[in-house]
Amino acid sequence: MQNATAPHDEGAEGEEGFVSNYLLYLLAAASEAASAQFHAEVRQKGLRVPEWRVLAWLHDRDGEMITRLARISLIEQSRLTKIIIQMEERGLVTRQGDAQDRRRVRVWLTNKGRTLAQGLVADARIHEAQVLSILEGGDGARLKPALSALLRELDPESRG
Amino acid sequence: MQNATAPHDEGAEGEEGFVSNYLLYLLAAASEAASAQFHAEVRQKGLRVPEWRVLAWLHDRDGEMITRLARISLIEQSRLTKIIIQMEERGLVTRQGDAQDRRRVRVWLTNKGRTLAQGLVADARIHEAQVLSILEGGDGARLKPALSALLRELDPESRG
DNA sequence: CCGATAAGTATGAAAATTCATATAATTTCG
DNA sequence: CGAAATTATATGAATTTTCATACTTATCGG
Repeated sequence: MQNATAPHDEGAEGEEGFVSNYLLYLLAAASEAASAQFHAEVRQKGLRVPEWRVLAWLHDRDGEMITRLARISLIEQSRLTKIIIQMEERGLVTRQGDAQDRRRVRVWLTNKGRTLAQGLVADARIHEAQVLSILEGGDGARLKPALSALLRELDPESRG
Repeated sequence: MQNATAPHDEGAEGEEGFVSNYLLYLLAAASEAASAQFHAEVRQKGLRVPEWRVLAWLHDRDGEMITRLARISLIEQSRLTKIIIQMEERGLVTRQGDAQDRRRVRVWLTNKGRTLAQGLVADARIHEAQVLSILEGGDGARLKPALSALLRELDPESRG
């Protein structure tokens, strides 16, 4: 039935349309599609996605300050402040003012937070391998390098 | 000064950490970074990003129903309903019940909406070319095909 | 050293998004 | 056929997120 009321066809026959091959769409859609399953797992463990991102970064490097953690975790600063406070209340992290620069607040994993983070990182590795296995052959091997390069060029500060 | 209170280093020296080479992070971060500039442009023209996505899809194919438009535009259904109502109030689209299946609501661009969409699509093409030019050489050529393939495998329904 | 500017974080109101569910129409199939 | 299940959209309350800005501490220029 899906062709019964075939909506108006903009372009010619073979035309695929703009969006479905538009880089920004492909990036957003691929990100969503690739993440959906794992993010569902994250939520089942009682975390929101931004919280998982914070845990993952702290797993890599503990004691980051709020602003930088926000930048690398793709979270707006004032929101991260709120999230960190909630995570502290749940016993996942602690906040400590930086002695050198008392404007800064550094965030550290608690043991509980670290255990959770380690478990999730392990899951994430497994899930990542599954997703990458989809692309075995052709383009798979170059996807991560290409994304890294793009990121490096577009947002030099993000790592560095 | 950034090393004065060098945060605890989790891994070994050469170790880059988990997240910065994690596929789901690279996808999300690259998507954000690549989109940031253009999305700012969109907002300057008085649209939110989801509204732009809807316009772009309708530009390609007018008269989509709400549910499908939501799926392909990466917007949750009840939210899209609200957005479409607002866009209708702004004179960008019109809604029409489908005669064949009266549960469905199909969305059509108005002339105003179409003009806006065409302008934005033109801008998007230019911006996309700029972003892709960053990757000239190496990996650039295969990025879009790789993302398409990933998408196709992960979410077969989204097109087709 | 002082005033001005900048950097880092927090806060609250406003806006948005999500979630569960209501409502309505269609399809399935015994 | 007709009850049950399914599909499509809308709605409202609750939660999340954004935005502007306050507040504190640090840095810079003279």
